[in-house]
Amino acid sequence: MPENGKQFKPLDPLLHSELRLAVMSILLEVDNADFVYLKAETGATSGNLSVQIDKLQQAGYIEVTKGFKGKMPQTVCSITDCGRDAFAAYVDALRSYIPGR
Amino acid sequence: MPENGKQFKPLDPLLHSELRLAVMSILLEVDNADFVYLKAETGATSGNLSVQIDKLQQAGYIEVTKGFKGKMPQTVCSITDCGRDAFAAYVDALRSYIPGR
DNA sequence: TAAAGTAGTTTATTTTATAAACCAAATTTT
DNA sequence: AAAATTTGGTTTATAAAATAAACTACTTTA
Repeated sequence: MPENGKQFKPLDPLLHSELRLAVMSILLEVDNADFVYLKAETGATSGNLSVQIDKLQQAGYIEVTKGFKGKMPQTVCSITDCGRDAFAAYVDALRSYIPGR
Repeated sequence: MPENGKQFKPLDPLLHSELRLAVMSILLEVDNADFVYLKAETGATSGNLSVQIDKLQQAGYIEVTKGFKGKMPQTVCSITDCGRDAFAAYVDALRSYIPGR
């Protein structure tokens, strides 16, 4: 959407996704969360979650640390400052689509 | 996303689209709008707009009337009650993703 | 009357989202 | 102690969406 009447701000496609939005929403509130927790809270399948975490990481919106919890592998995610900013911008952009706000 | 911790409401995929959202946003405010106006306000290409208008109509969210303005074809759109409700529900669902709201 | 513009639609291409299948290691069952 | 199951994921395949490009039909302008 290149040129419009300026009333609509573009929506960051990286955040305009149900699952990625849910992941970001959680990470905004919890300091950090592991794969298992994110999966339970979002109800996503492992495959979908894995892919979307990758995209958020590649965008620099979250930080991902792979390690072990006891003997089991553990993927821990946390939001970055960049991610926080992007989320705020996304919410602000969303507002431009909602009359009376 | 079938089963989650209940914190996230599902986002109507028909509205969770930048262009469809923009079209709905306009139609919420103007009583009716034609293709040319919607195209100018959204900055969308004709093809994209045509397709998205179709989807909104098929969902019953908007009403589309094809006629003529002078000798030129004219496609006029207006929102339906169903569309109004769906938009409100979408906005409400969105809130569940935004901490502190 | 030829060229250019208007108002779209249709079709093709690219991108996304999602699911299904798989893998390695750990744990539990028999 | 095997065998089966579970855990915590990744990779690959498929379905759906968004977008752009090409086209149609008609009108206006030069």
